[in-house]
Amino acid sequence: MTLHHDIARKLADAGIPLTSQRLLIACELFAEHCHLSADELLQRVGSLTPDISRATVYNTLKLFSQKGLVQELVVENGKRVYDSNTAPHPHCYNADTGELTDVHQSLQLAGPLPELPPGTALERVDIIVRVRNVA
Amino acid sequence: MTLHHDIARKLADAGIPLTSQRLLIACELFAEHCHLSADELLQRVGSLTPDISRATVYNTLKLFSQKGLVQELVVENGKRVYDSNTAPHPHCYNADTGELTDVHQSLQLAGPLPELPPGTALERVDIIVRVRNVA
DNA sequence: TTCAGTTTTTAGACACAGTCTAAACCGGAA
DNA sequence: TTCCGGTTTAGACTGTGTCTAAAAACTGAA
Ligand SMILES: [Mn+2]
Ligand SMILES: [Mn+2]
Ligand SMILES: [Zn+2]
Ligand SMILES: [Zn+2]
Repeated sequence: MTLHHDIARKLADAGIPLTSQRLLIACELFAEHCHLSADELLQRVGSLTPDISRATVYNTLKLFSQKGLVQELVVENGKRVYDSNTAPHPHCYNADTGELTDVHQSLQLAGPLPELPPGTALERVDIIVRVRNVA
Repeated sequence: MTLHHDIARKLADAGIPLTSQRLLIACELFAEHCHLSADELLQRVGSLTPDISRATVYNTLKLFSQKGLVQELVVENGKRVYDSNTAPHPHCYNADTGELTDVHQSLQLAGPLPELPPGTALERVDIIVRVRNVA
């Protein structure tokens, strides 16, 4: 109940008109901190009724990302992942399992950022701790 | 001349039998520090004679990566990039142009690494400075 | 309520990077 | 020469994401 209202307000604040599809997708994304690919999300909402089309899931995720509601991550090829936590935080990626988890300790960079190429502005700094299963 | 000999030795040291295709690909990769996708590399060697098949380019890049001769990077979806510099070093990614450059200043992490998930070992830490063109 | 104009959703075709397979090819040893 | 393992190859195939054009759902004015 309140969850739906919170999410509706969240979308409104971002200037996104509310639709039933967007509400369902947002519910899945914001119920808990998660890292979901478009197809994983599609599968989740697909088990609900009525189904939401694939195009809408992709469009909505891109829209949410552009409006700053989710963070788009790319850590392995052929899969884009959306992070419902938009605060800057490092990630841990298991190259064997593909599992992507948060690093709750804040990894700061020592020293200043490098000089950026001329004509560019900083967007963010991605830090990914890559691990492998021990043999 | 010596370049070919240097590269031949490099492959031999890594335990990779020499073939004409591997030599051509390695020449393109190791002549200068570069970040190449499989298709970019395919295009380069494709302008030579004789052509090298797409499958061989993909197989060879994966082999070189497994043997530690190049570093596989993923910063945007739908394109894997191979870095001929295997030393750990941060990168700068322009999200507007797709350009990937090296950060020559070494960005160290302040403080210790986080505790890794049980049963895993550190592979490496990727640091990517994402920038955008200013309007 | 009607109706026109706009936005959103949708199915399906499409593009593209990467993988897989099975056959051809090659080079060295017997 | 023949044999045999490793290598290369064309082409089919997969999976993720994009595009398009039409249907559907809104919106606001008449
Ligand atoms: Mn369903
Ligand atoms: Mn050619
Ligand atoms: Zn996260
Ligand atoms: Zn580099």
